[in-house]
Amino acid sequence: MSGVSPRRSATEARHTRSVILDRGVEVASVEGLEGLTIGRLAADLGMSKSGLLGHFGSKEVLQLAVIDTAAGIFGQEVPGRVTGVESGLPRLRALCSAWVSYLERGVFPGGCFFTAAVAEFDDREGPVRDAIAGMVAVWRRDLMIQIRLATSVGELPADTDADQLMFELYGVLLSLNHSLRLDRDNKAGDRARRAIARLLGG
Amino acid sequence: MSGVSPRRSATEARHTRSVILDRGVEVASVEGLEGLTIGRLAADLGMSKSGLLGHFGSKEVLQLAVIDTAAGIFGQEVPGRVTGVESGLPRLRALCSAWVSYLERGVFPGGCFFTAAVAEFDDREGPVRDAIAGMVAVWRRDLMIQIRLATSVGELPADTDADQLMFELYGVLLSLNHSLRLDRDNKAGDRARRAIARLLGG
DNA sequence: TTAGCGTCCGACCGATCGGACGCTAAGCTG
DNA sequence: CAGCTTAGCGTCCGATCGGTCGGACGCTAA
Repeated sequence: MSGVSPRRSATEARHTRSVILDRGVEVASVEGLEGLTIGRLAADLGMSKSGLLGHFGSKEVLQLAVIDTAAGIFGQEVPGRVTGVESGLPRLRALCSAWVSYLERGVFPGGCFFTAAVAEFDDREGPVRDAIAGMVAVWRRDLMIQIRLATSVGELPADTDADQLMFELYGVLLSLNHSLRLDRDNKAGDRARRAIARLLGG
Repeated sequence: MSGVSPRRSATEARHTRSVILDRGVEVASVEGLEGLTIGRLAADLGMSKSGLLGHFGSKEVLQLAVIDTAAGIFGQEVPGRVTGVESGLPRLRALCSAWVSYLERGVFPGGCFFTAAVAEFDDREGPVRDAIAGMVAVWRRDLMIQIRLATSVGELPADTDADQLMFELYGVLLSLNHSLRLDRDNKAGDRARRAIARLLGG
């Protein structure tokens, strides 16, 4: 029943590492990045603590690698699903739609990985908080680019306040995550779509 | 340097209990309800673990008492600030305004206590999650009552979808908390006020 | 064939966790 | 005064935390 077959080659080591990270992302999205403990994760994968820690060296490095893996999954499940959509408002709409879908599908078993990570680390300092903040900043920048583009070509009103729109769009998605996780409200997705449609001139 | 004077009367015991809870709320809003540990909290207050635990019996009971205390503070800092405001839209506006102010003033050192608690416990089960969900439900019900009232007397459009409005209002406040905690963005309060004004027919 | 490297394990470390237990000492009641 | 209640303390416990260390094993290059 071991999740990791006991091979020892270098290529299999890379595989082991990715297995650790995939499972680590799942656990961290539910238990939090601090609740992700080395011993439990190792037992979960049928390996020893030291064998697991050998790939990273410290819990903090593991956390940073998990954040990176989660960012990769997010990038693949949200912006990765709208490749080919033309820039500006169509792309902005598609990104938001994929964002809603990502939460509805429950890509991470504990809801939005980064929302949970922000809530956990926003009061701390250090590389982990910086990494989380960086990922959020990148994603918001992607959206801001489309907002500004859509505004500049007239797809959104010329007096659109990009920061204000970003603030409100983000709120809709935070509210969606909140409703899905706390209330298990399956009508929340439709509400989010309605709110987005209104914000983007639906 | 002890935070709790070593008196032994029953009335002072109640005082000790409230000192524990006040500090517990502060710690929990930053470190989380699970990160609130009995030993550290006791050392923080200059008392022993067993002396502290004697007031509650278990960590879970302490967590529930902390949640209750936090709810009391919220009730005093948000709805408690709008007593006397007439029902309907004026009261709804005042509640939202107080809600924004509560986040801007940083009533809890770690941001909104309940937002953090929801993020931490939304995937678990048990009395702690239930207590958090209950507090959020009560607060939303308070707002919903004002939304429905405002709609029925024509202060809001007759076709107002109360659940939809609630969803979007909550999103604005979640986005505000997010911006304040992660970005330390002091312009977020104004953005929240603008968004609320638009939602409530500013 | 063998030396070296990298992966992984088992054992172990000090620290800290939640919690149990018995005790002291002070206030209340008779 | 005696006797009961109880706030709070000191000590101890098993479990678990992150992390270290030596060694076993297999692959690869010489």
